[in-house]
Amino acid sequence: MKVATWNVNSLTARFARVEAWLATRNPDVVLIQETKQNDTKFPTKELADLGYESAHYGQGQWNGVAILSKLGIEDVARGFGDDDPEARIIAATCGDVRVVSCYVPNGRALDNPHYVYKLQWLEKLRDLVAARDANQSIVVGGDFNVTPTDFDCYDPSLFIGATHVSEPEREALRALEATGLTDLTRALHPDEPSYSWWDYRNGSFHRGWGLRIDLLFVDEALLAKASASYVDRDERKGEKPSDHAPVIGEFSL
DNA sequence: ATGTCACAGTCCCTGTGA
Repeated sequence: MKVATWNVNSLTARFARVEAWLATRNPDVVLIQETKQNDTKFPTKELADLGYESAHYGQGQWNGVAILSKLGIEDVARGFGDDDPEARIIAATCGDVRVVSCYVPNGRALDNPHYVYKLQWLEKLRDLVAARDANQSIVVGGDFNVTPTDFDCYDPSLFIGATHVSEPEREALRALEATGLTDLTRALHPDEPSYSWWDYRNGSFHRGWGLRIDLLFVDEALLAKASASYVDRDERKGEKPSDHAPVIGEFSL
């Protein structure tokens, strides 16, 4: 089973690339973030033509998350079931695995109300994951907008006092892991930076100025079956790329 | 360290968010 997570930064603007990528990489399950579409605009039929069932939770101009699957898609849950107006989380069961696609709030700045929203959002995610069916494997993936450690940041000295590196954010990721999950990329590649995002500005990609903020957390059963994890850096190159590259995990089920 | 991109509306430029 091949599972990918990809913040596409507008599925409208990116669909030609997404289609080509699906045909080339042929993932079984894809967690998408930032579709920036409402549900009527989401390309359900075009994805079906490529062999994918899909579920989308959109809100229009901003946010929007989806799950694509060749293994079936059941028991879809959109949002946390509270009054959060932002479309940032969708879950579904694909084959025998529970799959959660997350677009964690950016936070903007440590003194911004959006940072408080980010930490509260991560707490709700932890609670949702902690309440899962322990007999079912789970993948919790997406754009977390947090670097787990300084090693996941190209130059921590430039991020002092900024979001994406603060201790409360990192503690929130550790609390998520404490429910029994492991950061797949870091488990398989402890010594490779494996950045997944590069700012569009400053030629950041070519200078290697990246962050690892797109993560796949898996339970112990899936970790034991994990055979590969990699970043598809080619998707950050060429015409009209997203600022994020897909992160892929492979499992021998 | 801000050299970009995408969005919506005020529409062929500007403010906002990332």
